[in-house]
Amino acid sequence: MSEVSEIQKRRRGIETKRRILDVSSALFAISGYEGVSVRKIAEEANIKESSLYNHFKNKADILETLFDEFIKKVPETRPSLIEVDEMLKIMGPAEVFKNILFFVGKSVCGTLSNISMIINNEKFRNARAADMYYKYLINEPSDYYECIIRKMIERKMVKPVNARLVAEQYNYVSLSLTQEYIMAQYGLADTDAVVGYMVRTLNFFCGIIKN
Amino acid sequence: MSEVSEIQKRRRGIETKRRILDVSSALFAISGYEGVSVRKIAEEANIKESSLYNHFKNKADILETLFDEFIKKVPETRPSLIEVDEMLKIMGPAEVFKNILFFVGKSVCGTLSNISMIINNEKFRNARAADMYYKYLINEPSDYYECIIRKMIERKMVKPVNARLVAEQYNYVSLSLTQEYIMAQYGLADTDAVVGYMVRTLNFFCGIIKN
DNA sequence: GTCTATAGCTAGATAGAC
DNA sequence: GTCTATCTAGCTATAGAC
Repeated sequence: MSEVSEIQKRRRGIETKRRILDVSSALFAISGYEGVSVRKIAEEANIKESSLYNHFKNKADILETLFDEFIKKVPETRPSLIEVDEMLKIMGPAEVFKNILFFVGKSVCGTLSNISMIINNEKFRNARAADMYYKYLINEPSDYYECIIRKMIERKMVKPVNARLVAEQYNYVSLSLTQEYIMAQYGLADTDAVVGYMVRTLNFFCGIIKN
Repeated sequence: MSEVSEIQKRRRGIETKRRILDVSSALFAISGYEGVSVRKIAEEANIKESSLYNHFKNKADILETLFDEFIKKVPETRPSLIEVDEMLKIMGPAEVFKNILFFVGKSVCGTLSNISMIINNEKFRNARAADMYYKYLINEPSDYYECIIRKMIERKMVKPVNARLVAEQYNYVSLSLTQEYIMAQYGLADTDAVVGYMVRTLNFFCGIIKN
């Protein structure tokens, strides 16, 4: 009897922790870390302020946990290179990139994309955010795109361009457009216009590398 | 006698107001609007908190004044189209863009570039910042680059590319790199690496449009 | 215009009952 | 783990003397 209630308590606790993280990521993304109070987070998570401190040491601990989560889950936001290999067998360059964009789009909503926003926003005042910006928003996606363009070059699907350079440039534009996409989700930009522009960008870069 | 001191007082007042604006722009840019207290601004400006309220209605009024200032001075940050016409007579495409980059670089330091950072940072939570982001950081610079590329096309200096598209893509990459440049100024990135990358970007886009 | 003093509020965080 | 109650520190902003 007492064991059951212990288990239930812990279960509820995990759910609460999850809720705090999800709520915090959304609030931090839109209002900035400094612009959000622990009070507000607790309110949105439907608990009292003091209860929050049972799950996290302090406000900064919430942010650290979100960053840890991002690092753990970011590889899932893109199709694996094995999946890309399969795509390359049956699709042209533009189609492959469109599929990747669609795949990324599905994960560009919810907690993970919020954290990506937070990293981009806090990179000027938080050393860890600055590190993560370069590692996970610049270098890693550029590596990914570079690898795919190299595969396309090997298969003679595209011109033998400087794969690294094209990948980096495409990633920089995508980064800005992803931000605009999130703005659109909060009514600060037009979603269709942003999505349309993402496709234009994709076609522009495919135009550059096409045979 | 009393007139002289009145004039001196007003002069000092203007200097103080200027100092408050410069200090605020630097603090807002690096710590975010919410991350900066009026206390901190006053301290950095070497006045007491209460004195600040003689120059500005409140904290938000400082931000509004900075935004007004940005709108007024932003045209000065790029060479005029008349100057560009002169350049086009004696330089190739890459040289022209390098000159513009150098010109912009000179103004990408100090209050004006700080405000550009603030706009980029607050665009998710401040409707006016969102407006200014699209108007002054996306559309206006894209118009400027588009116009220049069109001039180059007219003079048969480059291929008849889609000037608008190239201009927008170049601007998006430049926007991200400008942010990294500011990060470098605060020791969060490597200045030489960023500048080097700006030149690579410039050459990449000139490569796309070159005859 | 600048200051001292302070109002009035909200922030992050803790103690202890249940 | 959750709650009520409370602490201290920090915040924006104002009043009034000089």
